Amino acid sequence: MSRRPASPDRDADADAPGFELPLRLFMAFRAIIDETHARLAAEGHPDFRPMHGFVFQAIGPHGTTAADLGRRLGVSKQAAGKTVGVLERLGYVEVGADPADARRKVVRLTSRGIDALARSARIFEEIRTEWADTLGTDRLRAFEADLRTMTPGELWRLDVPGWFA
Amino acid sequence: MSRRPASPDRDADADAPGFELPLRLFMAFRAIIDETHARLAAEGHPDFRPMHGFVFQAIGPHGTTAADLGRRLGVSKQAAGKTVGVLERLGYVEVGADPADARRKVVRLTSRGIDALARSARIFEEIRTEWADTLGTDRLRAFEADLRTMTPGELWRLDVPGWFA
DNA sequence: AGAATTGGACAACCAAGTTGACGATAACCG
DNA sequence: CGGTTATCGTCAACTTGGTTGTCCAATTCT
Repeated sequence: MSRRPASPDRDADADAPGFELPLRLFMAFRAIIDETHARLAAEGHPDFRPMHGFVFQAIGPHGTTAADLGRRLGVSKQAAGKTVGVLERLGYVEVGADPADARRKVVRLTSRGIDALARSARIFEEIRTEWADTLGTDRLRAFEADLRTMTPGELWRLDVPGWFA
Repeated sequence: MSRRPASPDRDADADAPGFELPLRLFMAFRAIIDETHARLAAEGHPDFRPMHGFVFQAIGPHGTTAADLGRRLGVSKQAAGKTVGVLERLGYVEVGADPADARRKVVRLTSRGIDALARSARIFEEIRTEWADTLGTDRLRAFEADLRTMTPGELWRLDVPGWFA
């Protein structure tokens, strides 16, 4: 992957190995997620896992079913059902019957789930503000614009779980 | 996480939800990795998985042992040993005795492993060139500089496996 | 020499996915 | 209307990639 495979003392401006770009993208993503969940843990949500944010987003404010959740997350309905079971045991979601369709069971966020979602939204904004403080607002805007250029897809493709396989 | 949680028709320039930044970072990372492995598969390495790149990098050109590999990757020596077993069965690494220490078994890349590594390096460079074609060289340089600013850590922290847990 | 550390392997387990099957309910349509 | 088809939830068995704990052999430390 690199012409200088094991020297940690490389100059950052010199010829970087080709995998620096994806690796740094991942490091940045991970840094934000880790920081978010550290703060969430300090605010009363120690069991909130990185994946849960995606699931909460996919559930949405009106609730869904396990099968639909699976479609949105890009996993099987069985896997989605298991995840719902975990989140239910953690008190983040509740499952109720659908009066209009006896097959469906509607998954909804509990007030605790909504609290976690609101806090994570606030924390994400805080972290973005910290990025703006470090880079400058215009640099951050340009950075985000470039990022959108290179990832033209829908932001709402939430099929993140199950990746890395 | 958002004031407009389920509307896919949002304007990209309007008030983005706070999680857009981390999500786009991840999408960009994933796009590069997926593209890399699609091309690798087309060039004779269909079994090469995203995680293997990190492992190969951690093995390095001189080889390592399973225990050391585990330390570099941030996983247990047992997990590293299992991964070595998988890569050995795929023909990417070979395990030999260490004449200087009868406990150690040295893991080395085979020629096939080196081939995969060289190809992935070339593909990463190609993709970076495509980014430069799209964004312009100066924008890409600025983008990478900002990325380094926000991820000051060592590039060589390869403890990516086992994350997302 | 004897004690402490290290490397590798085995077992049992866990978490989060997968596929396949199945019964109950709903929707489609001739 | 009724039969076929599709969907929802669930169960079971399996896969992958981790974990911890235990153990022995080999090396290193004092």
